[in-house]
Amino acid sequence: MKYKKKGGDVLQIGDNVLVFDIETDGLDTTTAKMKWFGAFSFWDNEYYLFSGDELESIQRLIDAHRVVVGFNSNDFDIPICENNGLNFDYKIRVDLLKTLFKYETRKSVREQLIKVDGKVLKELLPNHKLKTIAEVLKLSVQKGEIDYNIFKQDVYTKLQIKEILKYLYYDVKITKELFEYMYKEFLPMKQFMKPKDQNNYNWFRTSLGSYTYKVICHHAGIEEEYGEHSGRKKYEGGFVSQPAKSTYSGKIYCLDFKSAYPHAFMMGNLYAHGCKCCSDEEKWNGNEMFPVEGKYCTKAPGKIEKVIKKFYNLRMQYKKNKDPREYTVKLIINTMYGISGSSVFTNLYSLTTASDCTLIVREMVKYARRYFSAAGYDVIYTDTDSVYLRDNKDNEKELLYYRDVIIKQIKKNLPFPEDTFDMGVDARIKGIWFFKDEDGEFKKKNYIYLTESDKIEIKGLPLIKSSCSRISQNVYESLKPLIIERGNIKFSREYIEEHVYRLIKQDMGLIANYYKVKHPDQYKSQTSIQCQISVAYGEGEHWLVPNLKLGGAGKSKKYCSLEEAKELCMNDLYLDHIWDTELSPFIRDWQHPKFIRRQQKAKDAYERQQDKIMQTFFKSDLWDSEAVGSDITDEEFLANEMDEVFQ
DNA sequence: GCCTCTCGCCTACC
DNA sequence: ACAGGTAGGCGAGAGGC
Repeated sequence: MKYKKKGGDVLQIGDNVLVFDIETDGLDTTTAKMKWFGAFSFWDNEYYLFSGDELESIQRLIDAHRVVVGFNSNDFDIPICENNGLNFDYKIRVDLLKTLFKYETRKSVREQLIKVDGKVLKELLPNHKLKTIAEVLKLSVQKGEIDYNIFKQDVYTKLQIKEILKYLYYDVKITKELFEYMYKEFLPMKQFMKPKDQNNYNWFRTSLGSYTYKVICHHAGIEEEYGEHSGRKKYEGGFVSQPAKSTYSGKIYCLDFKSAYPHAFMMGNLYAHGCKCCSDEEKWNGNEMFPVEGKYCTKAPGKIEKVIKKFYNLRMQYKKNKDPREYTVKLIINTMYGISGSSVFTNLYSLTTASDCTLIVREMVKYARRYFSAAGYDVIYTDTDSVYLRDNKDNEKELLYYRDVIIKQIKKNLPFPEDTFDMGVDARIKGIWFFKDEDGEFKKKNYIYLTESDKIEIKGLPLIKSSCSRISQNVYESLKPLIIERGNIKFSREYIEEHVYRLIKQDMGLIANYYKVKHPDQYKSQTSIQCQISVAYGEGEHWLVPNLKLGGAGKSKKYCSLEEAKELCMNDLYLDHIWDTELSPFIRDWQHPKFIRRQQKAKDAYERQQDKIMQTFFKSDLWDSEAVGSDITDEEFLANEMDEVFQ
């Protein structure tokens, strides 16, 4: 053993867990030689550092522990250790990287559960290097730097050994701290699992879908069986309405059905489709309001529904007591709908259940739309479980009265109405704006609103996407106070232009877009822009300047690095995206260039047609015949033309 | 060459 | 292998004219 050191402050987890890391002479797991082995034991609170040839001592250390924890250890460290003669059989293997992020599918596993300063870890991580994660989570140690060639040597000087041990020690320490951090984050999830899952760290390392499946099966007393991942059968999801106008002001409310999907499951008894306690005729097969496809037990709430109800009430209680476990329970409830549509989770999977759930909520929202509309409200927009409407009467009491009637009517049409089912006021709004696409239609899932307490909310716009240029973000930041002051989001193009050109002059790099790309091998389409970027600039995150002149990716519109962009002049820059996409929502009277082009085309076609008519007219001797004088008006004709063009 | 369409890919909304 | 669908948007490539 090269080194042993007390661990200092340590999280008391009451388990013999070994956090470890190795240093190798290469990255190929089949050929790499383990040169150094470092570990921290939660059993005796000690750090251990070994050179790679001390196999017996290392094995003794491993054998003394039940759980081994590493970073990317399942795919890297453990295979190499095993190839070098170590044995990890029967160890519970916790891989911190795999717990956060699944590399094969580039899917977050638990990143979305960890929040730092109100932001989800998923959005804060440009890559999944241990160093980056340590920085974002503000762990006490940062990963050191070392020239990896040092690990290719066989003989070391004293100084080199000192350097290596220090490096290895810090790596182990970061891994240990990351484990402690995640342990604290996920611990609330432990208690809802069965003892075996608690014991083998399934509460820590499973995906959220698996976690929910295990918890529900355990609590409902059903078998935990798994099926094939059937080539994803699709069914209809939420209903999204198309906005009718570009802007609304006045007394606007955003109402939403509370826990709509869980309540649809409970009130429709949608998991109780296989019961034998009632005949087919006795089962609920829907009605005019909710024409469901399945047949559901009407005698008693099913066992899964009972579990949902139990967790729903538990969440209310936790919420009242400000208990952090609230979020775990919320997670379980909300994930249930997702897994009901995935065949992997055999005993909760039912396409009928999932699609009847979405059907019920679609019909709820449509009913609310119709009802509010009939009661004299302007229904502005709806998405899945929310309703935006304008109250022209300025009478909240009356509005809430109609809300109550709607809830009552919905409950009347479902076999197991729940008292907790309700519609809440999610936001009070002074003004809301929608935007047109290239066909002149108002877009869904894209809008801005200003609340009564002067908060600006932006939904879906390119401005809030991660790829958005810094320049647009900066311009928006300077517009913000004016928007609040004026209660309007629209500005003249000239006004915004001033900001844009001033900023470009300061720093051309501000127009760059953000890209996060996979390894080229992971792309099906080698010609996709993402793959091109990866080939030219490498896997990972890049800020790339769109331009017409140079760069390693793109054909007509090219992308170059910030470094390469130094050779560009103003005329080379591609600014259309900034104007037509990122900032267009804030420009008064803005129209999509494609829309303008098409309109022009329609107009040209109309004029050509007119010429033709005139020619026929003059050529013919039917000067006063009706055949020439068209019986449709110019406006109608233009409308027909436009239809044709838009079709 | 321009236009339109499909598809892969990414990200946001719920 | 290890939740779901809905929607906007970009850009490459194919095919029509």
